Amino acid sequence: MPEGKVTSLHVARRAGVSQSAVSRVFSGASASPQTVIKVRKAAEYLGYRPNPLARAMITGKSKIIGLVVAYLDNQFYPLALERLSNALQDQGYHVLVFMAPNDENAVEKVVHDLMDYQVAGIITASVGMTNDLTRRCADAGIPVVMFNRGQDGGGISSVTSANVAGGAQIADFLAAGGHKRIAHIAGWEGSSTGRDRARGFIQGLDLHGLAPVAVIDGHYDREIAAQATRDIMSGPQPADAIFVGNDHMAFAVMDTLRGELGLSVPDDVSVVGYDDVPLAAWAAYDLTTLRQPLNRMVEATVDTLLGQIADAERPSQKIEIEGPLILRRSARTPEGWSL
Amino acid sequence: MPEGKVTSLHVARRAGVSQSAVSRVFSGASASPQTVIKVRKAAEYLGYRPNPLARAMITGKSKIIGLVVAYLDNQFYPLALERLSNALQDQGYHVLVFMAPNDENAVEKVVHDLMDYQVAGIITASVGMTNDLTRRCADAGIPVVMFNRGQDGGGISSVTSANVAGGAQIADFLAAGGHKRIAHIAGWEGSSTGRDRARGFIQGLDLHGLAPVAVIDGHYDREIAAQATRDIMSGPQPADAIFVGNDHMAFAVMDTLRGELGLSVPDDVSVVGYDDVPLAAWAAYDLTTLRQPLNRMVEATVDTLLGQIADAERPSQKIEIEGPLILRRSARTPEGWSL
DNA sequence: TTATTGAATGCAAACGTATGCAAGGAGATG
DNA sequence: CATCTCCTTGCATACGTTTGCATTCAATAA
Repeated sequence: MPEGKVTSLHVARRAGVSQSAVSRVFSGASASPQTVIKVRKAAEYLGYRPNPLARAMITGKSKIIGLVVAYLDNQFYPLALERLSNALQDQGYHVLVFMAPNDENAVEKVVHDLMDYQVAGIITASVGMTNDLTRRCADAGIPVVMFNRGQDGGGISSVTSANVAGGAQIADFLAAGGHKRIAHIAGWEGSSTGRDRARGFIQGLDLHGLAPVAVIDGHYDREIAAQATRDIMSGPQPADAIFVGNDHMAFAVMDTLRGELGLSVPDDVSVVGYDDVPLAAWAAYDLTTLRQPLNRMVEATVDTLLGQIADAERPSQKIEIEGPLILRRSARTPEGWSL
Repeated sequence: MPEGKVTSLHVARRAGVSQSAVSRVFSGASASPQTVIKVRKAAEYLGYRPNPLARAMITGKSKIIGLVVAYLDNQFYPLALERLSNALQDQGYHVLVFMAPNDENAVEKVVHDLMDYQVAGIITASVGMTNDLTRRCADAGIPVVMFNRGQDGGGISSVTSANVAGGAQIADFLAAGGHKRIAHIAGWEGSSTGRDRARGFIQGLDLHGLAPVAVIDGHYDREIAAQATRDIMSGPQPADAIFVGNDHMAFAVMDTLRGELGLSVPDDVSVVGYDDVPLAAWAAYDLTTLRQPLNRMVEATVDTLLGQIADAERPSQKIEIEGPLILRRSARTPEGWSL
């Protein structure tokens, strides 16, 4: 029946050992079995819990992971956040959220905040100016994993799906469906993810002797994607299929095609997305899309990050995870491809 | 051109003052103008930033707000998270995410984690077992604000929209539209939000001499809401209007009505939601819904929480914010109501 | 001029933990 | 039995702040 703050010193006194012993028991250092038992017992009786802040001050590393994120509109990211946070909580870590600002020099502030909190590691997601930010943090010795985005320069880990292969898969699919005028509304060109998907897609089409009738950067933005759709469909070569760089934009494309232009999906135009967010499975869209295996991506992200935290010398990794094409009804399904 | 950790002591030496003086300058305590200038100058030169963890250890309060959240499927919550985090960042706080577990005794763990991190305050959102959790934290002297959920017992602040009034508004709207067989798929009965909307709605209908043909608890779950829709439409009195307890479920209801049952919305059935998440405005749903004013709710939440943090004696408040009914095309719009 | 006030400042002790170091003790080896 | 080795343990210090207390000093009042 203790009350107030109970510290390692209290536990030590009750267990009849030194404060150091208590510390060692709870930080996993070596201690004799009897000491461990005495300490654990006293700790339980007193309701002792090690103070993570004090611990962080000594070791210089908190059990906090900084999650830098720019926007949460795209359903993919909140879901990732949820899974990441759960996975990290299981490992004794917690997620501190940093909203990434848009203006250049506010990155400065975020970097400082991250270091102030002595975060053990950083995950970036959906953030634009990753280059500066990740580089600076990595230079400061903080492990960084870029989630759903890569970077050419070495030294920084990343976890993505196999975007080039994914783009190619979609090219195969649309070509097999007999589409002739294929357009691509791409993910933001500033993101490796967007570039890779576009590259794989165009290369894939090329293998079938096809070339896209249009490639427009949608900037991961609904409104820009909608405008791109209008442009494509009112041009000299209206598309009969559009591959959209992610589901979030694909929904806007479908809305525009059906609601505004009065076209039928997939009878007039096939639409294919990328991500397979839950919304893609809803009846209103029923979107054919390439699934990013969220669970495995999260798992890989956590593994990589914690690995680098445990061993600072561990080299960075660039992990790519393949995902399947999920066939639904927003795109004509070729003969022989099972829905 | 300093490097590594620079502490208040370094600043003190360079400014020719004591370490205490530096502390006072940065913690806002009194200091002479000259001292302030000397310290600021030295600090800037050295790139000094106060260590928030060390500060938290002394004061017992970190600049961290615990956000307890159960799920992020419903678009309303990620958006709230985004806005809350931004608003708190502006005030020098940061959001530490705690995923609320479903099983009873894991609440224990969350409560302990929250206290371990000496969070300055707590915001709960979308979480079921709020009663235990909030009560325990409030008892421990940590300010708590429940976001989008209320609680009967006093002592705990909450910010919601005017749910009873909102339910009534929707009743008026559907009655004015000439609907005769009105059903309600309610928010989870375990949440004040769900109960209040249902109550306001039923009372509102009553004023028009109407009574719902069915009231089913949808538990804020798509699948349960879909099943409720089937039940309602296959019953003896198929509804000609359904008020759904939030947008998230309303989308499932519309999917079921249109995709599965082949009915037209709003020609066969009017559907009204609650929240006005961005998705509600998308062409595929175009959902008539009662808007929860997210920005104002966030503002009120932050104000209330920081207020209670600044002054522990401040009494708890229960804030209700009214929201407008947003007319779109998922429900028949009565004569004279402008779309 | 002297007494009084009040602000500004430095000193030193916390806060709760981790950890290098030296001492102790048990077991193994010769 | 003596020597060596290795594992435990306690002591003491460090981490970077805040804050109570005592001191200094200038400014005001008498």
